[in-house]
Amino acid sequence: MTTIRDVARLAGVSISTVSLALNSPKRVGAETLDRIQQAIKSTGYRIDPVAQTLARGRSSLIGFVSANLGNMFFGDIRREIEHQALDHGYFVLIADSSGRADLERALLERMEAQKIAGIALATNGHGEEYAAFLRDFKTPIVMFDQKVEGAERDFVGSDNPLTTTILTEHLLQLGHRRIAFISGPSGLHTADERLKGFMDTMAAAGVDVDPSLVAEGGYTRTGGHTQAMRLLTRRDRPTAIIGANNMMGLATLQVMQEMGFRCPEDVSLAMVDDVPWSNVITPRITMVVQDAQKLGELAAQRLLARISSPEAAAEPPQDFILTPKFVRGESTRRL
Amino acid sequence: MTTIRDVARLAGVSISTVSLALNSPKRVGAETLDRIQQAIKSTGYRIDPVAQTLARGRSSLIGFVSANLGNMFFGDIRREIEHQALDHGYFVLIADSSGRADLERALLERMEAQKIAGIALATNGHGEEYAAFLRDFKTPIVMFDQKVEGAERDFVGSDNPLTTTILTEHLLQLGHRRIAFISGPSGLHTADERLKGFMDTMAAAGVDVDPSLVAEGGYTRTGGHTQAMRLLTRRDRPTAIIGANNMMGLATLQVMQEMGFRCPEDVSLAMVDDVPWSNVITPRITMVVQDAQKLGELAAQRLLARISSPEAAAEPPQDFILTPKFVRGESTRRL
DNA sequence: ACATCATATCGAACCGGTTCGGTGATTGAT
DNA sequence: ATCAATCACCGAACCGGTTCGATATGATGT
Repeated sequence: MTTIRDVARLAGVSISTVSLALNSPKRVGAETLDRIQQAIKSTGYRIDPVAQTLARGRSSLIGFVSANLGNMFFGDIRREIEHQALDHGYFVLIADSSGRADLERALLERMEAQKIAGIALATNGHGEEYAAFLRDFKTPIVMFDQKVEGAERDFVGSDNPLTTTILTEHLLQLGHRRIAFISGPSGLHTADERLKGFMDTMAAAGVDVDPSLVAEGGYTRTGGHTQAMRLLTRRDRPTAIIGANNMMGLATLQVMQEMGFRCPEDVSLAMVDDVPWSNVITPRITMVVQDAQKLGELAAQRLLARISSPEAAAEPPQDFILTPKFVRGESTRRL
Repeated sequence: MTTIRDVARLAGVSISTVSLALNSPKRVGAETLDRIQQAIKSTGYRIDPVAQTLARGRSSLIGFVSANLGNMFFGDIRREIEHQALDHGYFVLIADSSGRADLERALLERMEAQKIAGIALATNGHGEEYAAFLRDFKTPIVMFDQKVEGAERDFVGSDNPLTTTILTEHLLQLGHRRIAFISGPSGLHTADERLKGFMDTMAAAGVDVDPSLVAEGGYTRTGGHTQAMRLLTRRDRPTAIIGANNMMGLATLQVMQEMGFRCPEDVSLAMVDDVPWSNVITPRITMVVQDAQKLGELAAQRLLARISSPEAAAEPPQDFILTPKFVRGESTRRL
């Protein structure tokens, strides 16, 4: 392994000059710079990122933490962030928090120990205590999808109340009144907002919500499965079900198929977020989709800016809210 | 930030003793050890992994490189590896090679510069030159899915010829003779083996293969789409199609739906590998599935063993071949 | 011609650990 | 009682960079 000292010796300069030449070439004399570059070529010198990290106190890694990388919504975001990170010379450290706030916290702290340059985080924590933790974290963080009030961090997400507002209005227009809602984990930002979008829209339309039709599916496949089972085995079952995310929506469809309900003839279904092969799923599900790619793009840009530019780092935290899109399928019918 | 020197000062010992206490506690006197541990508690000292990496020449990161993390086959493997890695104190550095061997090579080299402890690799390179590159790589590598002859590395994968042999025999038994095969990128290990499984089985059954029914779909969704389109618009179209992986299989189903073919009434379909929501896709596709979780588990175990135990590191490379499982769906019918 | 200032380069300290050779004290064998 | 081996611990070099204050040189202004 050739080091910066080898290069310095070969070029006949000091190691600090080589370091200078590497980091701010304009500050080195033209001829000297040339000799150094020659030396680098001929020795095949490659800078050691670990030593650099130790000396600088900051690595060229960025972290990506979310629950459920298996959900392609997060997968798409990850892809986009990784792509931009690599373009800027950063590697991506991935960790799946499995939706557990304590694990997430441990992961963030371990990443910080690695002197990670920045973190893109879809948090699972909430509450003032957690907000304080995030606020005081020294490493730049860009939060996406899940916002935490009081964290005072950049945030990139979607208009969550709107997602379910759109779906609810759609179902109301089709004549549905007994609409069930399978919600995400309460306390979680998107879950609360989506639930609120549903409740508010129902209220605005003057339709009473049967509380027993509002179920907590935890954003998971199994949670959705359980709740859909419960909802569909009732005597007075709903005429339509909204899944607050893709996993629970599809789990509901699965339950319908297992139990012999036809969709949308027997029960209508709508959900938030797409999945990769939804266009070969019968029926095509009516959904509201977030632009995951755009979201990842924005998060990555924001994070990289904060990391590399002191001005951007000084800016106050900012929210970027994307507008979700309605995609009508064939899983909802007029009553 | 408190360092090892602070701990040493507080405990009244030298820093090398603290280091000793941290790494091999048995080699330190009981009472001294106690004082050091007290000092660690009271200062809240956390070891700096970066400094450790620099000094040791090896980090606590392991790399995961594959094409297409979007394909949940790789996603499942990633999850498993990440899980085990975290348990053992390692973080996972993820990089998607997008199927490009040159990019993959650059990624591996960058990972090596990070002094990464080991790499789990689903390679996209092939040929003697690439095998030599992999063979001479100094960092431990466990290859999975894609094997490269001559790389002399541990390998964890499936019996690939068997995957398509099973599917082909299934279709033959149902009376199909004009069977089309949408293959992966030629040169790639799994692609070649799966194609071979098909060709050999057809030959063994004494059925001629129409070469124009064998198409190269590059393992991608778009590739599969294109080839399926081509195959299905022919006058003498096949009675059945095999997709050599999930993406191409589903793309074929999509084309059928777009073109108004019914599956399996008009054309039968079978594929290798599952996708997450296949049970809500109509028709349920007949497939041969690999045990991705088991595969990831084995790869992780092997890699971690090689990293942490000198004995394991010295063992000759070994192949672990899993047997894929046939899952009959409703996408194939008797002619 | 002299003070001023910018430019190019260097030396040394530093980042926070690991590791190895060595020292003094203790233990065990003879 | 003597010598060797073992044990507990220390000092210093090292991993490979960055950074800042210092120095020398040359250009600029008057």
